[in-house]
Amino acid sequence: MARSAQKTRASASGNAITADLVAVLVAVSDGVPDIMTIAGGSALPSGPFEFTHRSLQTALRAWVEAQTGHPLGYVEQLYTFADRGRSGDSKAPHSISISYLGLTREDKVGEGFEAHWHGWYEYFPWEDHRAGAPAFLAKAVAPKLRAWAKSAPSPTLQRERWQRCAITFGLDDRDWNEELVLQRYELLYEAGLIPEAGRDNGRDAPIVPGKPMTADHRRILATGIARLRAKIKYRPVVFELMPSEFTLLQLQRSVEALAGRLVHKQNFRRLIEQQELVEETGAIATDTVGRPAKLFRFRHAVLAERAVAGTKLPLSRT
Amino acid sequence: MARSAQKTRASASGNAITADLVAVLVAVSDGVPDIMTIAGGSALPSGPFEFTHRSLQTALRAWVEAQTGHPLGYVEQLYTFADRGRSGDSKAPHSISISYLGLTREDKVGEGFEAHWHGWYEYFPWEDHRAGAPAFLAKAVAPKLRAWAKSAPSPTLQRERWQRCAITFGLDDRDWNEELVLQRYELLYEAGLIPEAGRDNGRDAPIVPGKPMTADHRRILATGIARLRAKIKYRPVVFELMPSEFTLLQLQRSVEALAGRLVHKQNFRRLIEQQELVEETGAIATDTVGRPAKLFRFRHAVLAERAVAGTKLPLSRT
DNA sequence: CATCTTATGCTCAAGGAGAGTATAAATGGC
DNA sequence: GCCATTTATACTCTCCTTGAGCATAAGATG
Repeated sequence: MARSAQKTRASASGNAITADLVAVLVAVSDGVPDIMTIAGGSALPSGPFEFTHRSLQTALRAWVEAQTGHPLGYVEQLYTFADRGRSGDSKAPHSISISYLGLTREDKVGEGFEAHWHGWYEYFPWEDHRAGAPAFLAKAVAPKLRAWAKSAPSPTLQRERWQRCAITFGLDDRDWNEELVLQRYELLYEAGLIPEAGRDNGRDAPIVPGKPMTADHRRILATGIARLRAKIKYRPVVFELMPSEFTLLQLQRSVEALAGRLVHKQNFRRLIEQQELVEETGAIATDTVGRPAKLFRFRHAVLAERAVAGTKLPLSRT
Repeated sequence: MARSAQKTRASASGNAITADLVAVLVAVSDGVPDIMTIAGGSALPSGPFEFTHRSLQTALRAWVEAQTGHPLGYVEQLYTFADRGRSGDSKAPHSISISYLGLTREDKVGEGFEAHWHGWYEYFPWEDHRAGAPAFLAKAVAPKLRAWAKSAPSPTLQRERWQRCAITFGLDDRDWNEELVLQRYELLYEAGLIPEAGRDNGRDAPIVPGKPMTADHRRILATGIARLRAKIKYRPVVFELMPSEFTLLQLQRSVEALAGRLVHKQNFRRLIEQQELVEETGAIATDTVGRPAKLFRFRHAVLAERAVAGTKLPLSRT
């Protein structure tokens, strides 16, 4: 007992570090998924964790509200990062980043805050496949990835690298998997195709379009997008992003905005309705082109069940 | 810009805290899912994080090997906890717990280590439904939960509480959902039915069977079990727990041990085989009752694909 | 050889998912 | 008012998956 138990208790001694909380705060407006940013769009809202707060979430909420004037609604933890060499500024004191995903209805940012919504595809243009795969993927990215794969030391490694590229980016006739946001980002990083990679290892030439961010914030954002894309398929979280009343098409557009791909309209409605997630308000959409649509509201009553039992969204092509 | 940017940068200043790494290390032997423990089975392997390590995972591996003599294989991060009032000893310096799930083939613990494998159902007896729902659930737990629900201030709250109980524990003819491990633990905690709750709020009478653990280690364990139960259904992680050669029944028993419920044998085989996750070794199981079974090995070749494309396991009744 | 136990092959029915057709209800231009 | 256009909504059809059960094979044991 002696040895291990003592080591366990050693946690009470020194070894102080600092921990930052980082928020990926998402909203959707008119088919654009937005994230809250500070510092001119180059960083996510964040701040140090202190034990004056009761919990991590409490601390996060306080920080985000202070920085953006925007209250947090739905929140879930994403991941805790601490790798060295990813900080951008390697002389800075080491710190852990505890990241969270938050969902809100979009709102104007209050006066006096240097916080802005930015479309997340500004940071990940290769992730938007609603109008088909972006042309620059095949034209520019794929060849660079192939070159990177070829640059591996052995033929076996070359093949493995290329297989990885093909799977994550849906090349060689594979399907595009919209959930692999983080894997794609990490791959581009490894291949040195984004500015963040150069910062850390001295390489140059950002080759792939897309706005970079401070430190590893873009990686955290990728983690958040991936989580959200996975989650909307089996939990009714989209509704956190919707106004209180909406048409089924608006709901569909929001899902498509998040997923970065289109959905079969009729099947989408079938699924939503048969799961009894929504109910008609009785009202009908005004200000509309074409036949006006019924307005729906989310049935909060099902939350207890569905939050646990699950939900399904159809996510296919066309 | 001034205001928010300064706040962000404040992270570089003081606010030091400590962070512990905690491991849920899982193995399976003969239909028993085991976890590695220290301190006589009352704690999970853990230790402080220091920045001398390159990453969180590196630090975790070092700690676990030092405490248990057991090297870590597959590892994934679980969750970062920091709620106050869950520490068991509220005068201890506050600390963050970063928890990980590790999978390994079971092995003897080396000499000189106070580490032991314990079946995880010792800590969560209500989670094992392989022989049907444990009798004490309906006989003892359900009435206590109903009493707790009734003790809510308003009729609405009473109904909500009971609905929550019924959903998470599969009462009132609902299906048992084996993934809700954490929710069930939290519910029992809230209802004051487990010793850990008494430690924190002065209540008494542990009423539900199951071994408690130090601090919030049992909560972390619940998180790990829940994650693993969810994950085996769509990622080929079970194989991390299997010996290099195994029969399909052994594989099935391992899945059942983890899921805590039985599986339809023929359908299980159908799924495993059609996904090409395994291949015959050519050998045949000896030391067997009944017709001898073919031995299989995991096809590592599919890892790259399946790690991403997903896998399916049938988890039903009977 | 009868019986027990496990392995393995096959069939069937119900439900779900992907995709397409058809019709309804608005708007704007002429 | 009529037509083209746009969106909403109702159905249908087919294929695949999943849950479940039946039947047979191949060993061990007494």
